[in-house]
Amino acid sequence: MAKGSQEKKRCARIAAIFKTLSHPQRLFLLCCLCEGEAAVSDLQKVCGAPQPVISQHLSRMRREGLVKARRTGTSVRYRIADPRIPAIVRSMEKIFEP
Amino acid sequence: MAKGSQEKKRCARIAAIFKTLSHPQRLFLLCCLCEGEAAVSDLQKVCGAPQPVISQHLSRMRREGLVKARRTGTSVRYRIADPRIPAIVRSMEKIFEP
DNA sequence: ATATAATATTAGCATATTTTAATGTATCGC
DNA sequence: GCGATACATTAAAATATGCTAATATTATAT
Repeated sequence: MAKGSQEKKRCARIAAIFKTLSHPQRLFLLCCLCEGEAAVSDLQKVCGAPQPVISQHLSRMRREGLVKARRTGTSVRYRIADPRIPAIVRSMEKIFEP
Repeated sequence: MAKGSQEKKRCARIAAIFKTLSHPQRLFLLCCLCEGEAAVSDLQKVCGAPQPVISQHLSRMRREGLVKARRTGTSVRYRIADPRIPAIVRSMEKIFEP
């Protein structure tokens, strides 16, 4: 395999995750989950977007391994998939604060 | 101002930067620069993309404050804008390695 | 079994991003 | 100045993303 190809693959993988983080509403949802587990309806209230949009965002973040979900009766509660995620967002804020 | 609005603005700002990081080639270029300053022609060699594409990517990363540039004669050398950036990429790799 | 509440999925349209190709600018050596 | 090298910009075509609206699923309660 060509030199640097391995590195390019890693970048493609990470870039895909950055892309998932690159939507303001999606990142806001993730930040909400950084403060604890929440149901879709809770997120809908603070986010203020239509329910299908929230579901689509959450679904995508789950596919990418950023969040996890579990059912509780009729509602579904989401949470951060890895405890190291909040620190990354905070680091970004520190570096790029206005 | 409405509650959470401040937080939403921060998310929008950071999301814009994540978007800039969300392109495989762009992230690869940034990773190359993590190992030291490089001219556009150097990056073109390792990246293998057409020159205008490289320039567009670098231009965008410069606008977003991710990299800086300086002329050296007829060539332009780029470098990482903040020393904390490499650590973020490495953290992401650790969390999301296959 | 039916109704209701909560969440998920899908398709189609609108918009944004990426790529390609052509052209423009700046610096150096002659 | 002229040519050559290195890089930047632009416009238009191709592609990907996000939103809306409608519909489907899942679980609970009566």
